[in-house]
Amino acid sequence: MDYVTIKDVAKRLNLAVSTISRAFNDKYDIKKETKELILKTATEMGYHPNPMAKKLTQKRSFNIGIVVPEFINGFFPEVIIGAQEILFEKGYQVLITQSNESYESEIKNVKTLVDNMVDGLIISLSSESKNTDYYQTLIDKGFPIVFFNRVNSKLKSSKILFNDYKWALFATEHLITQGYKNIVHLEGLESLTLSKERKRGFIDAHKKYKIELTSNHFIKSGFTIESGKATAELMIKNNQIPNAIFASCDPPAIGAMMVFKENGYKIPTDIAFVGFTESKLAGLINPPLTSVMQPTHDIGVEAAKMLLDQIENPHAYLPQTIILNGTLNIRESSVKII
Amino acid sequence: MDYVTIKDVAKRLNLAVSTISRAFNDKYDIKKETKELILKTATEMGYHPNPMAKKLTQKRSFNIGIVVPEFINGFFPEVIIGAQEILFEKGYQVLITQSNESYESEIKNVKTLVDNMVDGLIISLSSESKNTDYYQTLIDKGFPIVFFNRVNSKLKSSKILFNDYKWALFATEHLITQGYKNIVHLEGLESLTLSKERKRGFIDAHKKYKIELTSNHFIKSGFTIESGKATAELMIKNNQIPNAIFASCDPPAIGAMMVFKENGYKIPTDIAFVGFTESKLAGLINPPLTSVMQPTHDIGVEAAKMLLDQIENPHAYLPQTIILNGTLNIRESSVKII
DNA sequence: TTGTAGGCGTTATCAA
DNA sequence: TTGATAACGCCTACAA
Repeated sequence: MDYVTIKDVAKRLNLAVSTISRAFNDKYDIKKETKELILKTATEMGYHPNPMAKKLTQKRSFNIGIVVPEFINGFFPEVIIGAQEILFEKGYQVLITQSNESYESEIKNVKTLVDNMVDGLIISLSSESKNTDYYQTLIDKGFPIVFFNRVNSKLKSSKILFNDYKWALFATEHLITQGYKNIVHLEGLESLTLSKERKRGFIDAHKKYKIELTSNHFIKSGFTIESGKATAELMIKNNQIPNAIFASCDPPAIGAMMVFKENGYKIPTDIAFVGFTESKLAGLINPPLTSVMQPTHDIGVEAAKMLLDQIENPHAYLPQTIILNGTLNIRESSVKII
Repeated sequence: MDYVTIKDVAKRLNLAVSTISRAFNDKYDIKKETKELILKTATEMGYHPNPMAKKLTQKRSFNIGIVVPEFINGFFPEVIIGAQEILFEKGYQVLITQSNESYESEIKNVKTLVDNMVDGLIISLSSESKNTDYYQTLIDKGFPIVFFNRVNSKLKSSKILFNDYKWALFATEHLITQGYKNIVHLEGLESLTLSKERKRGFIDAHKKYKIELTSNHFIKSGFTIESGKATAELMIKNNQIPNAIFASCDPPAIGAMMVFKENGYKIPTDIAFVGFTESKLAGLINPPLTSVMQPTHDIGVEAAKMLLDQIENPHAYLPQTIILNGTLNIRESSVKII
């Protein structure tokens, strides 16, 4: 790849490089005609400023990095699309990176992005990420970062959150008022704040209705369909079948539901299900799964807006937290016991 | 953000910058002790070579750009993960970009990536992309690019393809041998080679069994669930219900199936379904959808390998095409009419 | 084995 | 209004 440089254009027109540069950055004085001439011949020659050099001098890239733990499940892609809409509008380009739930590649990704001088970062932590020192250092240096969804409570930074506690409480309450009293919670990974919050909501709903909970009501599960299947198989093997299952997210709920169905259990009569973080699947499976829907698109939009705010007001900026609301989409998997 | 530079380290140690540089690029002669000293103090000082400057001199970034039209449907994410595995192994970082099926932002993405000096590109075209001049220019300049899935036949470049024709033929043949004779094809977007190939397979299967086709057997549909729903609603309204539907991809098949189910049609007795490019959904919906499964992970792996080959042998490189095979996953939605 | 100095493609300051 | 030139942070002949 041979690049046409500013020098080539300068030579061709018998002008100084600085004049060419001026033509491309209209903040300087330059005669209208020369500017037009430069722009014209420049495009003819296929010239186009080298962003690498630009970044080197300006320490600024107009690129935003987004780091997500995975993007198989629809949730993160939707958030990204929301963020992109805002960012593109403001002339920023988005570089997306996925860490595959690995702390190591997450940090690697972040470093690459920072090295490439992205102007800011939108991050959702991997399930492995416990050590957040690197992020804190970055934040302390004044690097613009917004975290969303998977955050770490220790981190002093801007965050876009979902009210996991509240909606987990609602979702559990829904099951209870539908007549399900023996409900098992499939817990998410402990390292994530959202798992703790959802668990807390589950517990407080039981407190509210004065229903006792024992350790048997909690099963640690991942966030994959497979983990849900494994859990269900174990339940059936041990013959410990609850009235209902409230899962920390949709995939394990779906996995468990599949296994119970295969084993002849009727849903929701024999066992009811409620998931969390609605995936497209929820409405399509049989029976359709009741689930808490998060405003994915808006999460992206708000994260992007907050980040831009931070970039544009580097000094006056204080960490903020925005908490968004969702919806409980009630479907067949959790209707009333007749 | 203040960066520690090579000069800071040089000053601190009373050495020349070139010596510091050498310590970080072990291809030069340098005394072992000095090197160790440099590396030690450098990390202490938090120094770390500025990739921007490095790129500027070396014209090389060890970054690979991936451009996909969307990543809501699972297909592209899986491909990306496959590619990342290979690329990470070889020390490359991956920058992902999605064009949201828009030609304009696709080109914008590609340009940003090229400007950022990615060493190569893995691309799947958006459904809008008809004009491929920009890509051809890039290829002619010797820029390493591998296309996959959504390609343009005019483009003289390396490609990873799926044998759409063959598997569309198989899939259609499966429907025919199961007893379905009046099959409607939900066509994909015309601009894509894969749509044409799948249609061709559909047609040739009919030829093989000497079944006549009329224009009524073809309905242009998109690749969304919504488009499938709309199509089904129209069919029901016009009371033109075929024995079976072969869709160019899963989402329209799923959408159509949902509408037919809601309207009391029994699947597959009243109407059977076969999809293409298996999404996770296929096996989870009711009834499970027969679909052609593509080796998503391998597509990514092969694309990455081919790209690396191209990067490492810039001169001796000739455009190649690899065609991968799939599987027809036969499920309930298309079983034999009894 | 280490140092000097020019160059990568820009921008920005100072002169002209 | 334009030109010359020093940065930006690094690499790499070439010299020492």
